[in-house]
Amino acid sequence: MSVSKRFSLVDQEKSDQETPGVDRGAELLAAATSVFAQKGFHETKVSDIVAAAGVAQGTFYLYFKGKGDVFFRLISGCCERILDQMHQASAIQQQVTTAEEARQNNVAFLVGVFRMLESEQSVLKLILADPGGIDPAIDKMLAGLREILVEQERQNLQAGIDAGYLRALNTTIIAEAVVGMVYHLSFERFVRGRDLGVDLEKLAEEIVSFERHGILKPPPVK
Amino acid sequence: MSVSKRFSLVDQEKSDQETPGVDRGAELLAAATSVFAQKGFHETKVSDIVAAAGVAQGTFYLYFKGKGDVFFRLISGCCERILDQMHQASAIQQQVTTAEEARQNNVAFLVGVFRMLESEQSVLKLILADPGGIDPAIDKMLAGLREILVEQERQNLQAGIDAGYLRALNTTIIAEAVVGMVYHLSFERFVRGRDLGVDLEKLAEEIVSFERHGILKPPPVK
Amino acid sequence: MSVSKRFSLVDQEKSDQETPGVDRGAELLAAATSVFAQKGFHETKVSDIVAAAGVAQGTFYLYFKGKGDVFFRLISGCCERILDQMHQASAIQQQVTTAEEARQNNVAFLVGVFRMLESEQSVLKLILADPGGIDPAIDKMLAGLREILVEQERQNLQAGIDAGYLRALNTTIIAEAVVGMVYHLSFERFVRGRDLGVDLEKLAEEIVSFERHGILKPPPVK
Amino acid sequence: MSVSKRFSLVDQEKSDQETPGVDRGAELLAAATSVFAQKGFHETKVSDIVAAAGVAQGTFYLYFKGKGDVFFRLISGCCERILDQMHQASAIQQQVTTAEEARQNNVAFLVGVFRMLESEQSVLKLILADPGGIDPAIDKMLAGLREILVEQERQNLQAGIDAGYLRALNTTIIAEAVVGMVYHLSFERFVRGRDLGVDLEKLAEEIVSFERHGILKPPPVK
DNA sequence: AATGAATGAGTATTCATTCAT
DNA sequence: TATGAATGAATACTCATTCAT
Repeated sequence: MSVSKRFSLVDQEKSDQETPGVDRGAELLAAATSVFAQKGFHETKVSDIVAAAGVAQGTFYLYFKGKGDVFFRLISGCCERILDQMHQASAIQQQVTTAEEARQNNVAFLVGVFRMLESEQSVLKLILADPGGIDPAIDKMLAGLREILVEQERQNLQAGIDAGYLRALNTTIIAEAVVGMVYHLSFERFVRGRDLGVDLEKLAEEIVSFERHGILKPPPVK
Repeated sequence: MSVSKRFSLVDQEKSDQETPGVDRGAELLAAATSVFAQKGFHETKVSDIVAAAGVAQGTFYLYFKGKGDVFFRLISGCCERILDQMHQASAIQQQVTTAEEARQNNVAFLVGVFRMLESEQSVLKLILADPGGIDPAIDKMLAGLREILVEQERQNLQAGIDAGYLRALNTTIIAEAVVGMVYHLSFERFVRGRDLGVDLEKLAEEIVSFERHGILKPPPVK
Repeated sequence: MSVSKRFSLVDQEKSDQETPGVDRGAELLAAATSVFAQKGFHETKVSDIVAAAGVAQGTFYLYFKGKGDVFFRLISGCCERILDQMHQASAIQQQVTTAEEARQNNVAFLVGVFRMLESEQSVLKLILADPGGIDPAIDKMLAGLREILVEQERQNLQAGIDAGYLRALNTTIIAEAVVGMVYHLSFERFVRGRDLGVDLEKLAEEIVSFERHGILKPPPVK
Repeated sequence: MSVSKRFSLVDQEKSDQETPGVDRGAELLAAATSVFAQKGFHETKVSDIVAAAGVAQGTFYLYFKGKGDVFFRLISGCCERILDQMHQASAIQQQVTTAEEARQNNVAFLVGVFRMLESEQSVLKLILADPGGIDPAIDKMLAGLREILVEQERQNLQAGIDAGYLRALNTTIIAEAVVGMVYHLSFERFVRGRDLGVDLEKLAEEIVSFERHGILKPPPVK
């Protein structure tokens, strides 16, 4: 079968036979994401998921080991995508030199992060409102994600200090603080759905501005 | 208990039959706090709580409507204490005039907040890792608490802008950001137990400094 | 309570308060025995047992860890009783001297064994038709029981050989053979309910006679 | 198999597309025997059997009505072979005249039985540890097999009594006893794998000797 | 004949809550 | 008040069987 397929130049399978266009596993994962986002882990029954996916109970267990398994795959998939995007975005950030460039880059980076989180809305809800205790592996993964983000921010800060354009601050604390801000604002915006009166770009600019200059009015320059 | 009873010459309590002065409700609430903090809401069984309190299963229902009820009272009690402390602390903050006084006040306020949160550690865990979906009333309460804190911060910022010592910033966003920072750092410190390398005072100073001046090195003053 | 009870000379509890005459655990065990005997382990549902006992599903789990647990207790209880009875019966057997006494003792012992097994009918069915694979602990216990019985028989045979009234035979094999006979006849009689046309005493006599003299007609004594 | 195909000059099978001469049904039955012997009926999943046979789940149902069906065919096949062998063996037994010939014949017969059971080891396990309750038809068949064996033994005994070389014994009981011995020893040897310290011939001789003379030392012949 | 994805009935077990004592 | 035995609704998961391809 696969041989004949390999050498045939035409008639490339109409519908791939085995899977006539549908991927039950993906369907179930999508259904699960939606239901989990609506009801949370504990209130979600496997029967809810299969009902949403339009398949029988048993089908679920062909693709997942159990309720915890779907949840784990959901979270881990999202975490991976977040880290991927993060790496891509920060790769760009490294190549700047001037302060204004840095600012613009910060803004662009933050906008990128926000856009990505926006696209992960439903899983984000589950990640940020991490109940804990569902699966130690999930807790570890989320803690790991947070640590990576914080550490990346810390290194950025340290690089700025070394480069001389950031003041001597406690990078550990400030990195945590910055990540805290972003987590919180993302939660408000994407999970609770509050738009905070501005679009994503303006939001990012305001955050970056705050991060860079603080809240005090600058002393009048003569 | 039995000792004091044996040797007491007078009838100390009207009803010293079963409860010689102890408040079963408070005992149960304390036991519940401890167990919830350890295992989270869903993993905690009513049987765990009564076992920790040393009473019978049925006794629990003499003091609480159910598992959700204890949890609610736990959270709401803590929220009330937080708001109380917050009000007391901010009352003081209003009476300052100079910028340096304001800074010191901010630090003192934040230290006060941290100390209080420290004393609420066990419940804080439950509040910050808001599971959601347990009880709409709890969600509303926690959302309300957050809103109050944000609104207070927003008003403070607005007052600073009006008074002329804060720059024109989006108070809505920055208030959220500030609360996010504090939430996150509190979570790291009190729930996850990371000391971040500094004591509470230093932590507060670093935060306030960041909040006020941002991360950029100030331009050299001539 | 226990104090007042200890010292009160009269009014010894009408119905012992806590347990007004009923022992749910025992009731459930009895119900389980009956249902298991009828349907076997795998065909017996916990719901059958609780229905037979007239209690709710949950009640079952107050007294047993699960379906396997009741079964184990059933079997192990019966095994213990069998061994107890066996020990008592064989204690008597040791004290004989003449061959005829030995014969009578053998018969009496066998009758005792049969009577006991008769009283354990329902569990016997489960023991003899040991499905295996339900619980390794049960398999081990039943294997152990069989080994004890065989070993006891083997020692009896050896004693007879040493004493000179038994011929030199392979005690290991014959002990197994004897236990096999008894197992099989017990199964036929008590599990399958065939009376084999004789009462228990006659059955025992026939067995003992066979065991002692075999099937051959003795050579005519001149 | 594949060898014969490779070198065959003619088209041996009409449909050598998928099944080049193999009997899927037999393959499945063999696989089932192996798995059932290892795990027992209830612990064996159809998926285990098809995995062992290397075919798809659905293929199983082309050859068997269901899980119970394979089991039944397994047992019934074995029972038939046992009865066949039994008949052949006993046919020979009928033609003897002297007592010593009879003894030798008994031994030879028993050895034959043991050898056959040895070759049926895996199914024997399932037959002897008759779970009961799987399928009434199986229970009936096994009961029938046992009855046939017992009845045959009973007739042998009766013939011996009639011929005058066996003493007057209760043929019903002794036949059961003898079958019980053989069942039990076969179980120990072939199912539990204990060799009892002797080879099959010696085992048979010991059994026959016991059966004929019992355990008592014969009175000294003058 | 062969496949294997899909099915869904069947069941053990948990645990919040009640209530007679 | 306090007890704790009893309740039973609720649910995850298994696996024999089917059937479209």
